[in-house]
Amino acid sequence: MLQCLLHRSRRRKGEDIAPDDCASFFIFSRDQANSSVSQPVCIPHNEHQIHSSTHSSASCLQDYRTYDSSSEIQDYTCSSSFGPKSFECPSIQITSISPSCHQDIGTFENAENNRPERDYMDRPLRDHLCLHLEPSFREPSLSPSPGSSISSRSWISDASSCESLSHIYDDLDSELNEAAARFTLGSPLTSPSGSPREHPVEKTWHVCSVSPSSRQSPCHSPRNSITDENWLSPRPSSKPPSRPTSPCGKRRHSSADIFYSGLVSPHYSPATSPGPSPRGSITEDSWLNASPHPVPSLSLYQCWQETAIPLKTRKTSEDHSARLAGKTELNTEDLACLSPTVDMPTDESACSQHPVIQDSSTDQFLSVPSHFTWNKHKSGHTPVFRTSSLPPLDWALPSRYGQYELKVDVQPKTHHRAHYETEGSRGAVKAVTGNHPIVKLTGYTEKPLNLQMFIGTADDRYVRPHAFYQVHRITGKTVATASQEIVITNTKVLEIPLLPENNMTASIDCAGILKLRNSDIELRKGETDIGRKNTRVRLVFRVHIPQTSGKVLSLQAASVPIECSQRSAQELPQVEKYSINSCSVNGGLELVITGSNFMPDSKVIFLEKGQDGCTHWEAEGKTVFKKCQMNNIVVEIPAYHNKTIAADVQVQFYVCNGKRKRSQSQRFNYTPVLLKQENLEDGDLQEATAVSLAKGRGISDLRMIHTSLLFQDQRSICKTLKSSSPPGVECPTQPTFTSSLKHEIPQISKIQEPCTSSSPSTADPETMENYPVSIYSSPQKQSMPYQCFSPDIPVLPSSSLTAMPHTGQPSSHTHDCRLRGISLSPTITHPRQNSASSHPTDMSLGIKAELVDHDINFQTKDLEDITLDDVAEIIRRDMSH
DNA sequence: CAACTGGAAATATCG
DNA sequence: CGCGATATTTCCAGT
Repeated sequence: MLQCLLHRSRRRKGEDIAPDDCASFFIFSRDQANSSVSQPVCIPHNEHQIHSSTHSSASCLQDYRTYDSSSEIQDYTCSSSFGPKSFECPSIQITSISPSCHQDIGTFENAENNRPERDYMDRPLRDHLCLHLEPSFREPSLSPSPGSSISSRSWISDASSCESLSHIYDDLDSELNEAAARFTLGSPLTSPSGSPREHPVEKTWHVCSVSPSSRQSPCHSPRNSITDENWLSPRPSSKPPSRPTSPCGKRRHSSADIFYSGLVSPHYSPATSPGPSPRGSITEDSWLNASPHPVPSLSLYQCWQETAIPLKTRKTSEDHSARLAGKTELNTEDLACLSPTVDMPTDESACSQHPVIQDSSTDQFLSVPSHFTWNKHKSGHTPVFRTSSLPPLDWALPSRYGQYELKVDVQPKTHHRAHYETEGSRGAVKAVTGNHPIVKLTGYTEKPLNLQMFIGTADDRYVRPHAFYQVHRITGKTVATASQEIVITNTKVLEIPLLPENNMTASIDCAGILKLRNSDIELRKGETDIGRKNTRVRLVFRVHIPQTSGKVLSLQAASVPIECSQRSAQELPQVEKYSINSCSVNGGLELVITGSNFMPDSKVIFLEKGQDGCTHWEAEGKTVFKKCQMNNIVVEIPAYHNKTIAADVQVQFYVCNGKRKRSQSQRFNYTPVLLKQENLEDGDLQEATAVSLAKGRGISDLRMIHTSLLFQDQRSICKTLKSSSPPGVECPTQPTFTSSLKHEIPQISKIQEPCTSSSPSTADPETMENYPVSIYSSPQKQSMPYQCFSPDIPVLPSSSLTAMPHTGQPSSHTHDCRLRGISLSPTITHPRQNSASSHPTDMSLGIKAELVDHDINFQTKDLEDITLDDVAEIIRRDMSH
């Protein structure tokens, strides 16, 4: 076994060892026993560096600070940048990193099976320092995780949400050009995955300085991986306990409930987050202030200890030692974090010149998006970025922009049991068809591109990297798709080539899902999400398309939610979609819920919660048993308790199989009956809408009109639809309200969606279709042609519930999916370059009506609107600013 | 034998 | 603090 020595250095001359000053070292060792092992050891280099990851994404790999490696990490480490051969000798490369310009690639997998990727790894190296690790550094036997699992413990830094500041940097022509090249793959043959070769990129290993004394290498085994606890009280280790000790400061279950309810999200929602959120700007300051500055003499680890301790950990720090006693093995291994970074040639020159905007100390333990970020950048952000600044993974991006569209043509199965690090791989995510998910980029066929994939959240908020799951690269004979792993701010990202010869389509047969232990992640500083019952994920895909301007267009598409826990998959009811998402306060309409694990005694509970998260009202929908089937439940919507509401009231409902076997809550609206009885004619309705819009009324007006739309005589709507759309013709890309309406309200066309839109998907007309999808997917409006939609839904007119072919046919799904009803969807008509300037007056709603299936018998359940709420939400947010 | 899988025991957390 | 119900992790055995 090779050993690497840790090394730390200061980047800045004469400066004290502020956390950010610490040089970052990536230590990797090669475990010969395992052939594919190198133990990455990473210590935060410096804050700048850490931040840099977010600063520049394109050229700069976002870094992750600690990386617990199981065998996988090493994989990439070795092979990707250097190739296995280059690793004959374990080495540590010390790299001075341009603070602002490194996107950190954590690891590249060395997979033996990815020959084509070899070239990919041939990246210019620089400033490498090879060091040996001590034999004890890694215990091969303790590495249960065969795959490329990364121990959760290594994911100490919560960098996932770091916001890139690079977008504010000045352009550098050379940078742009070079960076642009980086996003494409040169020759598919030689570098299917975006070879560095084509990219003027350097991959370097960063060695985080570590206190050599007593850190256990996370690499040892998942169980031994370093956690914040370890940091707090490193001690010589003996043997890891058979089971992880329980983490301190865990959130309570009740919190989880709230979280899931969607009313309160500990994350990304500073406005609603009651508690301190490390990711929120709120805590940043406090952290900064509270954290003692590391003494110059302190090792980086020490620095980390001093400053990077999660609040909750600190609060219960007393417990740590006790727990650690039995839990960790501490030897010479230090925090392992392998993070090869890809540097642009221009990085040093260009990036180093960039002012370091973020406070390094903040960065050290708070890779937390600022409030600003949350509100302005998280979602609906322009997909156009400077080449030097790819969007952070937690930025919501549209799936379509102009001629380009990234789409999940074949969705994965809604259940996939993730594997733990202590387990072997559980294989790649499969599609319903038995094959694998397929992703396609349309509108671009010029050069090979890299398709990035990571595991994202599937809650009711925008898609972001999932803290408790990571993508796991699957290799083997059954895998035909080349791929490689990188790590971007704590998130493993799989890069898969999109080749013109394949019609820019990729079959995702190389992606499994790794589950990280809740206790590990929850202790991570800045982490506010809870793991308990947070078992749904999505596959998130991104592609960065170089533009002639030198900038890059980034698109993102996410899959349907995937339930990853064994138990949940077997027991919990899961709502995939439902027929209608609103009803008058009188109730009475039938709601068809499609999903899985529905039982004969399943109930549908409607409830309303207040700001405080408390349930104010609850009612059970009356099940229409005769219409229920295995994959769907039909209930009669209960009347709302207050019949006199003046505006829509948002409630929730969930399917319940028992006391705690509930599906995730779904959104539902109760609407006033005011306009309902008026039974407006098409013209009236349109006129009303037009007038309202023309007068620039607020959301409430829009909502009222929307309501009226929803409840007007359905036949009228049907008529309207027919008049505006030829039979059987859908025009997803053609935003139209009604022909007459368009004439009457020309303003609509001028409307622009606020960049702060929380519904990035709004840029994707196709996502505005059909039934409301489960709540966790709706906000993003990812294209969701539900493949799993049961073909045998008798309750609805056959035409309205079209079984989705589950063939691997790209692009067939979405179009096969008939659009029903009317859909008002905000569309992004122009990319917003300056999100901050958004203002209600600037924005407009591209309102369209997608009409399909004119022959459908328009029953209430067939009508639906899932977008206006989003519009309202968007505007509300924007106005609140 | 390694990679998957399915099942379930062991251990944790919640109320 | 104990207990039952749940949820999470780890193990085991069969393909």
